[in-house]
Amino acid sequence: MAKAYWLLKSEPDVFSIHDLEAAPNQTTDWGGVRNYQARNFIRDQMKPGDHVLFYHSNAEPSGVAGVAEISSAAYPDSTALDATDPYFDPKSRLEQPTWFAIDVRWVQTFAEIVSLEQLKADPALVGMEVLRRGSRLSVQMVSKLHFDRVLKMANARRKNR
DNA sequence: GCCAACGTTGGC
DNA sequence: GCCAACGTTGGC
Repeated sequence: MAKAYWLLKSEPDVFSIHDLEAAPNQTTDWGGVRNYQARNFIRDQMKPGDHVLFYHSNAEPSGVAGVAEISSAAYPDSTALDATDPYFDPKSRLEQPTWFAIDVRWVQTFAEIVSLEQLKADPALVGMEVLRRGSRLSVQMVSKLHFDRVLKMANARRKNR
């Protein structure tokens, strides 16, 4: 089956693309997602090998910071099951978990952030979810066209320097 | 720090 | 089932 393309948001003050690159096995468990639409993406649609745009939100500048890939199937989010965890959700049970996590592995850190401003300015990216006003979903589906375009923007900037 | 845009909660 | 209140996200 064809690989799918995603955008994952993270606040770099909390967890950045550099943190992912420096993590053991350059991999982290992507947990703590508490939105049903995002949960459904994680649980039902993400597959190992799927491509990920790693997006820095609440950042200076905000934008796509690099590329990662999904490296596991979905599994119950342990942070929801641990009563001492800030993401604990008493409604979630191990036998019937409400929330799911997935492993994300680092692939590439862009030489420079492809900023939200640049993304907005590119006519080829019209319709991209992250550019929608009020778009708050932390897990978003991205078209292959848009994914490739962002990669191209990141590489073009490098060559032009 | 402001505030628009949401998603969730809870009273009814 | 409606919807106002509230909390959160995230750009600016």
